[in-house]
Amino acid sequence: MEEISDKKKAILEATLELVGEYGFHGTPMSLIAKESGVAAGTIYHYFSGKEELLNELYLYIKQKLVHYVDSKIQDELSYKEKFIRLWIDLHEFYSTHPSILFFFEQYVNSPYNKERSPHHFQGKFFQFLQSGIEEGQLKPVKPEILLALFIGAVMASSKIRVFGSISFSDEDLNQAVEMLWSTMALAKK
Amino acid sequence: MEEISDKKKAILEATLELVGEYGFHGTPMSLIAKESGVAAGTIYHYFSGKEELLNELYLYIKQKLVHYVDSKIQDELSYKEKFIRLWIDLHEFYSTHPSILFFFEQYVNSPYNKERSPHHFQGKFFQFLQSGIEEGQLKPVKPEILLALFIGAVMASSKIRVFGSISFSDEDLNQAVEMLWSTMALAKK
DNA sequence: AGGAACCGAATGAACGTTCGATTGGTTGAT
DNA sequence: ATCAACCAATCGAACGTTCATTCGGTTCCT
Repeated sequence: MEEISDKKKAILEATLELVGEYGFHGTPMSLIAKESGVAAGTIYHYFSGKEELLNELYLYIKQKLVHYVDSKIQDELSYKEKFIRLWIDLHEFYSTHPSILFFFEQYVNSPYNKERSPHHFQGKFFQFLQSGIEEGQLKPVKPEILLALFIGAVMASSKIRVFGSISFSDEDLNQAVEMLWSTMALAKK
Repeated sequence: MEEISDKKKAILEATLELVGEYGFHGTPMSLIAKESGVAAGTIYHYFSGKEELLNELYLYIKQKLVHYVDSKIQDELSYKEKFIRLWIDLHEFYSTHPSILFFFEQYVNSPYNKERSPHHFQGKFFQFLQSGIEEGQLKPVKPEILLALFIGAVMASSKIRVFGSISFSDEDLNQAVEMLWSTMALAKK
């Protein structure tokens, strides 16, 4: 893992919370400084400006998420079990970290986002779906289609859960993933 | 339909394009004024401020979308056909109106959004899914689950298509909807 | 005439960034 | 061991710019 100084981490962490709550506007550098217990000038010791701060925050969190996903995939489970676990855990991750959910959604759809591609493309995640096709576990369609179905359901259900006051029970979620699995899995002959 | 003056419509339309391209920041009132061929002061004749302008723009576009969806549902088609058409058309709508896609995603996840609920809840759309359950066309699960699967796939695939340089063929999309339908539909006994 | 629509320069506040000063720790020569 | 030199880290007041908003005036329509 990278060696990030405490101050730097505090700045990133504070920015995440603030942007999640107040949006990109609504969070001036002065607020970030106050909230992270740092002087305004100090931020510029670690980041060249607000834009770089936001970009680094994005990378910082994306890395966290990628590690999280990777750790879930390494298990000694069947493909289906990994599939289910991955979906449930991803949903859980976003639902319990709403500020990450908001930050991501705001960042990805903003001009700050240089790569202009959803973060879910990278890492072993997309690869996991691709290998599922190759191994004959998933239907042989464009992997991006599977990605859209899978991640779309994760994001949408997380948002519904966090935004709205609807609560999903474990059973609800299991129903959802099982349905997803049956949509995407290649039926056994 | 509302009677919206030409100037007002021009302001809304310009704001949509600019926010879609430059984000909420990045689009000062002065730019909106220039782009819509109106003096800065004039904007304040129609809107009390930037916030109200953004809020009205959201309502304005949501209404467009709701009308669009409603018009698709009224057809003399079977439930399944409506389901398919609706998904395809929604995908098409977002894919061919990227500025609407961006604006929505930015707005919904920003503090401007008072209602704090995805816009897809309203209108006949959610109702369409609910009635599908009641009529025995769709599986009897929480309608929000069906919504998440359905709209999640629409949004995610639109984003992949618009952001990334991946192009989906008609066949790709049909595969996706058919897959969705087969999971969500109640199997005939 | 009178009011609504419209204009755009002027205003003032908010904000990102800069900078000169201060602290703290490390190095290396004495 | 001591201290001088040095640099990174930190501070926060001050600066300059950007931007939303205002307002006094002009045009257009009735």
